[in-house]
This record gives sequence, structure tokens and C-alpha cells, in this order.
Amino acid sequence: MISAEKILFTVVQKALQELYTLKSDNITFQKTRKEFEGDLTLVTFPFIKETKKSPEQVGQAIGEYLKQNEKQVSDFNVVKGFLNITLSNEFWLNYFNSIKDSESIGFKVPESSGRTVMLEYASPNTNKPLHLGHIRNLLLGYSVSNILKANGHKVIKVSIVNDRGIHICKSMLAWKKWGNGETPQSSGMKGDHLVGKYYVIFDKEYKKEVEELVGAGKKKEDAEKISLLMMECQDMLLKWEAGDKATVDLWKMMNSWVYEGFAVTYKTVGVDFDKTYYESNTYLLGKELIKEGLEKNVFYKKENGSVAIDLSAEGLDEKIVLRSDGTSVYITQDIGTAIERFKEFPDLKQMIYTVGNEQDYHFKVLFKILEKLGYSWAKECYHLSYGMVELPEGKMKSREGTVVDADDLLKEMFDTAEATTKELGKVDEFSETELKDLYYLIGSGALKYFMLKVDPKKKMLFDPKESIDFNGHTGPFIQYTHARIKSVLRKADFDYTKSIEAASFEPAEKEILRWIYDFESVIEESGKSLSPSLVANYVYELTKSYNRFYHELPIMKEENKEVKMLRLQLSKACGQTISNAMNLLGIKVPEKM
RNA sequence: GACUUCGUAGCUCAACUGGAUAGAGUAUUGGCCUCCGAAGCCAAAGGUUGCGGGUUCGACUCCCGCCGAGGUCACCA
Repeated sequence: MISAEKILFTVVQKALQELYTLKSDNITFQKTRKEFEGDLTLVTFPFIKETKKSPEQVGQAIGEYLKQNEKQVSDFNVVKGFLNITLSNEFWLNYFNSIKDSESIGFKVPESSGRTVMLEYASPNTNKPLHLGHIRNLLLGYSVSNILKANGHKVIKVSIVNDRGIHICKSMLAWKKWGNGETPQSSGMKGDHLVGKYYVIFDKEYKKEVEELVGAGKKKEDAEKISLLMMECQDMLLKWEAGDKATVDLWKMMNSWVYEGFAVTYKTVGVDFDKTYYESNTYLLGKELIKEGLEKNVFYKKENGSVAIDLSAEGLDEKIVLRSDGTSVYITQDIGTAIERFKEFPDLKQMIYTVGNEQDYHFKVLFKILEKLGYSWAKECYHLSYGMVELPEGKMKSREGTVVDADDLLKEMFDTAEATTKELGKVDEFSETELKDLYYLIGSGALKYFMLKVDPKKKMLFDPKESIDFNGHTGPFIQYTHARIKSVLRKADFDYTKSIEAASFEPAEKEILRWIYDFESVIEESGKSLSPSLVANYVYELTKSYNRFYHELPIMKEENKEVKMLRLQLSKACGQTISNAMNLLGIKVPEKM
């Protein structure tokens, strides 16, 4: 079905042409505010300069033109400079009949756009378990990939694991010194938590040593340099890079513990990847390219032998891309992996990095370097930058133990879901496994919705003392409404699928239909802005409109058979839309709860 | 210090990218289950959009200056 906006666009264009001989492409419609009569609103102010008429006159004239020349327009009114357009009942009925039995309301045909997008998210370090900040990253990345798919793109989800470097050696060294051979099996700890424990131990011991040195009269900076522990650690890194067997074996073993732990958390959060990259495999990639860049004069060698690029003309600073000892820095690997990925997937059109906004500058530099190296796809690289999750006392700091652990938080959510469900006692007939699934569904739904409803760009606050709500503007509220719809539909044990040919919509019914109609454009918009929050806030509004309808009008109790069928069909379509929208957020929706 | 992001009801967030009287939830107060699911619905109260200028038909949104908070400015990752 052609959208009303498209139809109206051409008619309004014609109206302007015929009435004022005015050519304009700048015609946009907005949803009419609910305190006014109408479906779509056209703002007439942009046209008053050329027409030299008042906004009211222009609105009135265009309105009349529309009403006479476009049968889908049944009425209009003008308030100040706003032309409110009412679409015909026939239009809405046609629309309703076209979607009422569809399961893919709002979605484009999969891979119809032919655009292949790679989306990187997760990118954890292997020295500590995942925390709340990672959860935001995971949910965002996963949801954005769903939204892009719903827009017809092909998406490759990838993760890059930061599995090498000095920070990994810290855990390894501490385990070697004080671990007494402890394993996930022997301790009963999840692998990533076990490794994280030794990372913390290292830090504690290191601090202790530095303090002792300072106590003995050393300056802090000097103490940090001559710390035996740190020197041992650096030695370990050298051994690792040289391929020393014992070191590499230890590294492999501890990493495998971490991966097992991560796999559990990913599964619990409900995210997955098409491919995982490891920095231990890719960290040398960039080096070859440095040579190339030197030949092209994009980079230059400094006196001490290091290689750098000057970006001051772009308003950025000088950036080192190769150390004087010839080893690569962080950004060197990123240059290498980016190039590698575009080689690996020749039909790749866009590359999205889901990384926190503390790395805004890093990505600016990275993309600029890629551009200077002459890669045409550099401008298609995009940093999906999101704000930090903050606690009431400020930023989370792993060293100070103020992090909210991902596994703990998830567990807590499931427990709360269990307690609330038991208290309400509506699913007594559920089996043990059904109940467990339900707690999982509600608990993770609450957490996911909580995090995805806020604009990714903005930082958000999480207060562990006030647990995440299950009432109001929340995931469970939406899940509940879906269960309620399913309950109504279960009661309708007759065939109500016949198309309704003649009916008019009550305001409450129309409101729902109006929201369902908007779903498609919301998906488009959130795909463009890579923002799941648009979908989250949208589905909340849709859900509210259903609850209002539900309280206002009878469904199964309605006497008129046609009206009853219409309301059942509307309920079904609404339930489907809720389910589709929540799916984009990675949230499942129950039949009963 | 330079650059950068942000500042909206007590609290957590919206506001269709410059549009109508700035909206929700929560907390507070009141009403609605012998009637399709009360994790719900209805209502009251809550605001000088940090402050001061400017741009225009119109500003939470754009520009300038203050104030306040975060982030980044490594041959760390």
C-alpha cells in the first residue's frame, strides 16, 4: 500500500503549483496532535514568504484543494498555520485489511536493499568479567542489527576480543604466583570471574608494592617504574610475543576459561555473533600498511624512528602509528582490521563500530587516517557512540569495586521477576521449566527495555538500590499487555478473520490503528539514526493506546458481530505489532504471565 | 589548559531534528475489580527547559557569553 504521506506529497505539490505557481520539495507531514481533529498535519509557514498570504489563507486554500482533488482526504481544518488533514475512513479500512493478518507488520523484505553492513559490538577485554556498561553495548549492538535487518539490510555481526597485551599478563602473573592451580572446576567459579579475581589481586599487590617503595622514600612515578611486579609483567608480555611455550600455554588456558564465561553471559543476554575476531591474530596486520602509508607520504618517520601522521590541518593532533621500536599501537591494529574486513567481504558497504563515547576522538582519527590512505569506504565507517552508564556516585570503576556485574544483575532481575510473578499468582498451571522461562523472559525484558528506551547518545543513570521497575513505562508493562491480548484472542473460539468491508472506527480504535500505521516509518527512522530508543518509546505509546481501548470498549462482550470481529482483528494486529517491535529490541513477549 | 558532549517536573526519561498549550513513568493524593487479565485504567498536583543575550512568523532544539557536570587530549588498550 502507498503511504498517505506519499499520496499527499504529490497532491500538495500540485496544489502549490496551481494555486501559487510555487515549486517546493520541502513538504513534510507530522502526526496531528491528539487535541486536534485530523490524522496528518502540514505546517504552512514555509510557504507564506513566496505566496504573500497569511498562514491561515494558505492552509485553507490547500485544504480545500486536497478535499476536492484527493478522494483519500475527507476533511480538514486550519488552526493558526497548521493544516490538519483527515484521511477518509476508506483509506483506514483499506490499510487495516492490508495488515490485519500479516506477521511482518512494519518490516521490509529481508535483504531487499542489498546493502551489506558489518556491525561490531561487544569488544570485551579478557581480563575481567562483563559489567553493566557491556550490557548496554550488547543490547544496543544486537538491537541495531535487528533494526537494520528490518530495513532490508544484510548485517554481519562481529565481535573483536581484546585478548592480548599487558592487562592480560597481569591476571596471568597473579594466578601464577598466588593461584595454587585454582581452576573454574576446582573453585566452582565462572571462568571470567576467576580470571577477574586475579586481575584484582595483581592490582592490590602492585599498589602495596608501590606504597612500600614510596614509604622508603621513592617518588610515586619512580616507584611505579621500578616495581618488581610490573617488571615481571612486562617480561611476561615479551615472552608471550616471542612465543614462549609455557607463557602461551598459560595464556591459552586462562583465555579459554574467560571465553566459556562470556559464552554463558552472551547466551543469557540473548545476543550472538556471526564472526569473532581476536586481536592476538590481528595486531600485526596494521604494520604492513604503515609501509604503504610511508610510501604515499601519508605518514612520516620521526627522528627517533617512530612513525606518525599529522592531522593538524583537520583540527586533530599528531598521532603515532608505530612505536620507535617498530611495534604497533592500538590504532595500528584498527587500521589493519578495517582493511582486512573490507577485503574479506567484498560486498561490504558500511562498517559500524559500537563503542562508548570515551573513544569518540580515537574513531575520528581512525576514519581520517583510512581516508588519507585512500580507501573510498572510509566515509562509510561509522562510530555508533553511546553514553556511559553511571551510578549515583558517578562512573563505574573496576579497580574500586564499584562495578555492577552483568551476571549478578541478570540473576537479580530473574529473582525479582520470580517474586513478582508468584505474588500475583496468575500462572499456577505452569510447569517448572515454563516458569523458569517466564522469569527469564520478564526479568531480561525489564532490564533490556530499561536500557534501550534511552537515547544511545546520552549517558544514563542506574541506581542499584532502586531495582528496575515492573510497572509503568517498562518492559513488563508491554509484555503484560501482549499477554492480555493473547488472553482475549484465546477466548474467541470462532473464525473472526473475515475482512470488514464497511465500518467506522471509534476514536480509541482509530488511535491504535494510527499507531500501527506509524510503525513502518519508526523503523526507517530508527534505522537511519541507529537508535533503538525510537522503537522502544513507540511501542510504549502503542501499548498504552491499546490499554485505553481495552478499558473503554467491550471486545468479546460486544453484541454486534461485525464490530466484535473488527475489535478482535485489531487486537490481533496490535499484538503482532507489539511483538515485532519488542523483537527488534531483542525482547520476547509471553502468551501468559 | 585545549577540544568535546551534556544540563528539561523531587527522581528516571520523551519531545517527530526549528513547529501548536514542553509530554510520559515514578513518587504523592483521590477514584475504578460479583463485568473480556488491576504488571491495568481514570483524575489531581508537579516547569522561568542551568543563567544572560541574539537570530525569526515560531527556539528545549541554531549562534554568542557565563555557570555546572562528564569525557578525551600516551610510543596504554
